Amino acid sequence: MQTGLPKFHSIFSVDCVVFGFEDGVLKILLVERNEEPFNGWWALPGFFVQHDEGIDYAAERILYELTGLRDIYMEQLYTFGDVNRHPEGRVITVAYYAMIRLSGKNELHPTSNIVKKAFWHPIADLPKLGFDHTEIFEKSLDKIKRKISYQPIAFELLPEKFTLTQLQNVYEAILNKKLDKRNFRKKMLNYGILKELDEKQRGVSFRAAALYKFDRRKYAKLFQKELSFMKD
Amino acid sequence: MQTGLPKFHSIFSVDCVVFGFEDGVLKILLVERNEEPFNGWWALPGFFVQHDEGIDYAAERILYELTGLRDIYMEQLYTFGDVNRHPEGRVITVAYYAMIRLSGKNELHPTSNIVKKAFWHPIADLPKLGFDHTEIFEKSLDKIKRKISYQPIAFELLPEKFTLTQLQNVYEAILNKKLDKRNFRKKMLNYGILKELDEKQRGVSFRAAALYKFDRRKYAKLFQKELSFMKD
DNA sequence: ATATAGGGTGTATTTATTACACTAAGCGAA
DNA sequence: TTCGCTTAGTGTAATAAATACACCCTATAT
Repeated sequence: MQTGLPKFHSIFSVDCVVFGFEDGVLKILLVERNEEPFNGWWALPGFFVQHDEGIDYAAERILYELTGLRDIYMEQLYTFGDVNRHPEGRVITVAYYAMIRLSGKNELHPTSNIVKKAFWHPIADLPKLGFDHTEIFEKSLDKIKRKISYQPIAFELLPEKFTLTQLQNVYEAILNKKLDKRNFRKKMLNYGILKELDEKQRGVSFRAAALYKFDRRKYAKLFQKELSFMKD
Repeated sequence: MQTGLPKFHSIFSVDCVVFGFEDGVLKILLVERNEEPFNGWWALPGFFVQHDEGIDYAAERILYELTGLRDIYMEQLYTFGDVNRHPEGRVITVAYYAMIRLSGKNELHPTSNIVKKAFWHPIADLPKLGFDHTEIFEKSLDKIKRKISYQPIAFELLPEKFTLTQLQNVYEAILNKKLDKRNFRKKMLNYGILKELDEKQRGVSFRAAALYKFDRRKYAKLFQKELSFMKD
């Protein structure tokens, strides 16, 4: 084995930018580190990839170990490979971004002791993060800003049943700008990928809004792969 | 050094999909391998990243060693990390895509003996490639198909001075469909990012077309970062 | 001079995008 | 029960962008 392979080996890791939407605000998941380097600092959840696991699998495993989250939407973002990005040696990291429905009490249970805790933090005022994690976060935000305009990723942040206003709030939070309510609804409903339910919001102290769900089947049929959401 | 780093190390490599445009056809650069595995096969130019070099730098170095090409447009594409993608061991590869102006006699001079030769091959009928390189190529093509609609990458494939028809041919080759001549020209000129030169094509046996060049300065001014080319 | 091959041009139609403001419904408090 | 509050829900006109479409022009070669 490894006949022609070189002698210099390196280490690689995975880091995850996990987006959640709560209180009308876009948040990401941070951990408080419990190890050098950057012990006590906040950082993205991330760890080393094992020799015998694929990187996509590693991303899922690491996210689970550091936060208790699993089975969520996740895509590879970019690979960061500067020689000096890790203070203790050459570590190349493959960054992933992920999205999750935050339904009230999403408890975060790290099962690994390499972090003290995991918590959600609004993206608006992120603190300084360890490593090059601020750069990784910024790249992931750019990515979803673009992606939300041609792939139905906004739904990953919402509960199964949602109102049009909630959906609009997700778009506004990601694009970081206000959208016109009438135009937004007209456009969104025109795509024909939402199913209106015979059900209304409950427990609100004002007029209850109609609930919708994303119709994956219609989406797949109408647009082989993508559509052009929210051009600007 | 390497205090808290794990003991299992891995190997990573870089593979490049280099696009060129010649005879109205989109081509990529292949090498004929001179080493196991896949000795004698055709593959993308790629090799191992050194322990002390950044991956972007490694991509440039490897491309130069395997083809003699340098200083060309190059962007990271995606990282392929399946456990078994390399038959001789765990090798994670970071793929890059690149674009180059093919001006008549672009001679390819590998300076490394890990390849027998390098050559251009039309993307229309690519042969079977070693490793997972076919998958890497397909992903890169998807990427540039999307990217050409919002970033001025088509110009990277053309000489400094080009005609509108040549530009249209690049779009058609990448998008793999015919475009309307009048609409294409109207749209392209409207962006205001082309400078018409006081010069015409020479050496053609028919009416000479006007030459244009891409005006990077105007582009940067008008659109902070991008525009919306060729929506469909 | 004429044949050839690609260069270059305009308009009408359709579709998408934008801007914009009021009434409706449900709940809670008085 | 009424009133006030808060969010839901709705339409149209104007503008801009995308599309479909066919002929004459011009340089060269023969």
